[in-house]
Amino acid sequence: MSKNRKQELIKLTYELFIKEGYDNVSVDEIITKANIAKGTFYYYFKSKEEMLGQVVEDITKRKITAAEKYLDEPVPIEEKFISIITSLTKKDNKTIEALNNDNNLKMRAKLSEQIVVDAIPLLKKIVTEGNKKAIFHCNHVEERIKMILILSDKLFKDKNYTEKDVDVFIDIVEKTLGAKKGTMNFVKDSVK
Amino acid sequence: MSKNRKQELIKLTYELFIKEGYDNVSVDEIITKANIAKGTFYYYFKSKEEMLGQVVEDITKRKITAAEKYLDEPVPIEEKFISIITSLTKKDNKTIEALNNDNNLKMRAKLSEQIVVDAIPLLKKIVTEGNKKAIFHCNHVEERIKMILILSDKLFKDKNYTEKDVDVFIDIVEKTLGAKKGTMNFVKDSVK
Amino acid sequence: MSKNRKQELIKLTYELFIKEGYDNVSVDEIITKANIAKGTFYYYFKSKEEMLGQVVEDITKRKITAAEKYLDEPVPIEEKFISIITSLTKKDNKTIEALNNDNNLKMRAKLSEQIVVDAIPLLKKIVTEGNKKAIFHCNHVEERIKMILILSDKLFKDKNYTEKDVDVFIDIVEKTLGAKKGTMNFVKDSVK
Amino acid sequence: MSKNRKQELIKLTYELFIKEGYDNVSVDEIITKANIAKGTFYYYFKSKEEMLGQVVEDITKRKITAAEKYLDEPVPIEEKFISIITSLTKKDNKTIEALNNDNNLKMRAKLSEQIVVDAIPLLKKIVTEGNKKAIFHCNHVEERIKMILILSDKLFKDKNYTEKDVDVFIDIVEKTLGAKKGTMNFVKDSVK
DNA sequence: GATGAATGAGTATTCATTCAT
DNA sequence: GATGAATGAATACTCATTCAT
Repeated sequence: MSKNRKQELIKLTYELFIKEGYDNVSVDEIITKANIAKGTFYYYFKSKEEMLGQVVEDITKRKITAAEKYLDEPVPIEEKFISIITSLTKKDNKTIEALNNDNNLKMRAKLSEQIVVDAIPLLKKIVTEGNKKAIFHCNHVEERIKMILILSDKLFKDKNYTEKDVDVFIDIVEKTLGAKKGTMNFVKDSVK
Repeated sequence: MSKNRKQELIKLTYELFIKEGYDNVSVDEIITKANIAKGTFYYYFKSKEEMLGQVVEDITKRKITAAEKYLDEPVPIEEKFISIITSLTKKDNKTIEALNNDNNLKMRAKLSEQIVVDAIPLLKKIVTEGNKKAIFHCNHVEERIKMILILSDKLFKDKNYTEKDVDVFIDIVEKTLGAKKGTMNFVKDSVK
Repeated sequence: MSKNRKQELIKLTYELFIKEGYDNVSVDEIITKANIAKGTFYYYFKSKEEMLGQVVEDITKRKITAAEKYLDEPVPIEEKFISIITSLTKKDNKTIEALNNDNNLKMRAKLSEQIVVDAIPLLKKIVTEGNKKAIFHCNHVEERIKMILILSDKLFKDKNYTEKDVDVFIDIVEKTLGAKKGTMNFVKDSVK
Repeated sequence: MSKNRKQELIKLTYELFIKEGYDNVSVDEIITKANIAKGTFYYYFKSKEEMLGQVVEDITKRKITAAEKYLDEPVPIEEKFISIITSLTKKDNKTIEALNNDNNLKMRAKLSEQIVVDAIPLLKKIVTEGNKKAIFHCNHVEERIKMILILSDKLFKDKNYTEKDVDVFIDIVEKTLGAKKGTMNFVKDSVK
C-alpha cells in the first residue's frame, strides 16, 4: 500500500466517522468500503483507535494549513486573527451534525484538544505582532489564545448561537487581547 | 422500593460511574452491588442511559444547592460571583480522575452541559444585582455568564492550570462583567 | 433452564468435544446445535473453558459411579481392583479417537488429571482391605495407586498396546501392590 | 542462511516457546526477535508446527547426548540406569514452569512422546547388560523401560513429588527390572 | 536465497433489554 | 412491586500463510 493509498484510507475512514459516528463505524465496514482485507487494516493501524488518532491528526493538519493562508494576507491584524480563529473552529453542516452525535464523543474530544494545541503557535505570531504594533495590548499571550479558542470552539459547535452570543464573544475577544473596542465588529457579518 | 431506596440506588450508581467510568459499569454490576434484581432496575429506569441522566441531575442539583448557600452571605458581590462559579466548576480529585477517563466521555459531556444550563439563573441574579449597584457594567448577562462558565469548566477540568491561566481567567471575567480591574484578584488564593 | 436442561447441554457439548475436538468446537456451534441463544450459554457458563471443566467433571463422575458398582461384587479383591482400574482408564473407540486428536489436548490433559485425583479414594478402600486380608502387602497406598493409574491411563490411551505391554503392566501392578504373582493374570482376557 | 544460523533460529524459538508457551508465540514474534523477514521463516520451515517439531527434536537430541555420557562411566549398572532416567526426565525450573503452562500442551505432549521413543534404545543396552550380569532379571525389556519412563516423566513433571512418591517409584523400578531390593535407594539423594 | 506487503478465515465474549410469572 | 431466566445483536483483533518481486 503506497503512502497515497494509506492516506486515502484515512480519508475514507474520516468520511465514515463523520457520517456515522466513530462508535457506529465498525472495522468491518471500513475494510468493506475500502475494499481491503481485515489483515491489511491491522497491518497499517494497530487498532481502530489508532486510526481515529490518524484521522484527527489529518483533519487538524488540513485546518492548520488552510488557516496559514490568512497569515500573509494584506488585511488588518484584528481581521487576520478572527479569520483564523473562525476558520479553525467553525464547522460545516456535515461536521456539526457529526460531532453532536452521541456516538462521536471520542472524536469530538480529540479534535477539540488537538485544535487548541496545534493552533496556538500560529495565533501567537499574530498576537505578538499585534502587540508590537500596539494594536493589541496583552500579556500571557498563549493563555489568552487558549481561552479564546475554547470559547470559539464551543460557540461554533453547532448553529445554535445567537446574535447576542456573537456580540459577547467579540467583546470578550477584544478585551482579552486589549484591542480597541469595535475593531472586531466585522465578525458579525462573517459568521452569519 | 421507596423514594429513599431509589435515591440510594442513584447514589451508588454515581459512585460506580465515577470510580470506573460509565462505559465500564454494566447494569449487571450495578444490580449486583445494589443487591436488586435485573428487572427491578428496569422497573425504575427505562435504560442505563436514563440512569445516567438521573445521576447527572442528582450531581448537578447537589452542586446548585451547595452554591446557593453563597447567595446570602455578607460578602462583596464580586466574591460571591466567583465563589459560586468555582464551587460549581471545581472538582475534587476523584471526580477529576473520573471525568478525564476516556470511558466517561458521555458523563463528562452531560455534566458540563447540565451545569451550564442550571447555573445560569442563579448567577444571573447576582450579576443583575451587581449591575444595579454599578459594580458590574454589562449587557447580555446570560450570554456572558455562559461564556464564563464554559471557561471555568474547562480551566478546572484537571489540576493542570497554571498561575498564568488563573490570571488570564480573572482578567477575562472582570472585563466580561465590566467589573473594576483587580476586584477579583482574591480568586488566586481560593483556587490554589 | 432446568437443572436437567443444563445437564443435557453439558452432555451435548461433550458429544461435540469428543467428535470434533475442543479446539474445533466453537461456542457458535454449541448454541446452534443446542438451540439456545448465545447469551444463554454465557448465562450458565462463564466461558468455553468453564464448560470444558463441567464436561470433564461430568465424565469423571459417570466413570466413578460406574466403577463403584464393582465395589460390592463377590469377586476376589485382585479382580475388583483391576476391574475398577480398567473401567476407569479404558476408553471406547470414539473416545480414543477423540483424545488422540491434536485439537483435544486440553480435554485429554484435564481428564487424565481428574481421573487420577477422583479415583484414588475409591481404590484406596480396596487396597487397604487387601492389605488387611494379606492379599496385598504394601505401604504408601495412595502413591502406589497413583502410579498404577498413570500407567494404566497411558497404556489404554489407544489400542496400540501389545500383549507384552499388558504382561508387563500386570507384573508391575502385582509387584507394586505386593500381590501374589499371577493373581492378576486374568486381566489379559478382559482387556483384549 | 547457513546451517548454523538455522540452528540458532531453532534455539531462539525454543527459548521463546519455553518462556511464553507455544500457543502464545506468534511467527511475527519469532521473526522480529530473530531479525529476519516473514518470508525467510517460511522458506526454512513449512509451518509453525514444523518448527515445533524441529525444536522438540533439538531438545530431545541434546538430552540423549547428555544422557549418553553416563553410559561408559565406571558406576554400578543400577546407578547408571537411574542417572540416565532422571537426566532424561527431570526438568529445570524454567522448563517445569513452561510445560505446565496451558499454552504449551502441544509441546509438552510432543516432548514426552519423543523422549520415550528416543530413550528406549539407549536404556535397552543397559538393562540388557544388567540382565547378563544378573543384576537385573527381567523379560520384555523395552516395555518395562517404557513404563518406567512414563512414570518418571510424570513424577518429575513438576516439583510437587513427595518423599513417598520417590520411595514408591524406586520400589517399582527395582521390581520392574528385577533388581535387588534397595540397590536403587541412592536415588533419594540425587533427586532432592 | 530473501523479502514484506497483503490476505481472510476464524471466535469468544459482552451487555442492555425483555417479559412471563 | 419485584424477579431473574433468556435473549441475540454487535465487534475488534489475531495470526499463520502466501506470493510477486
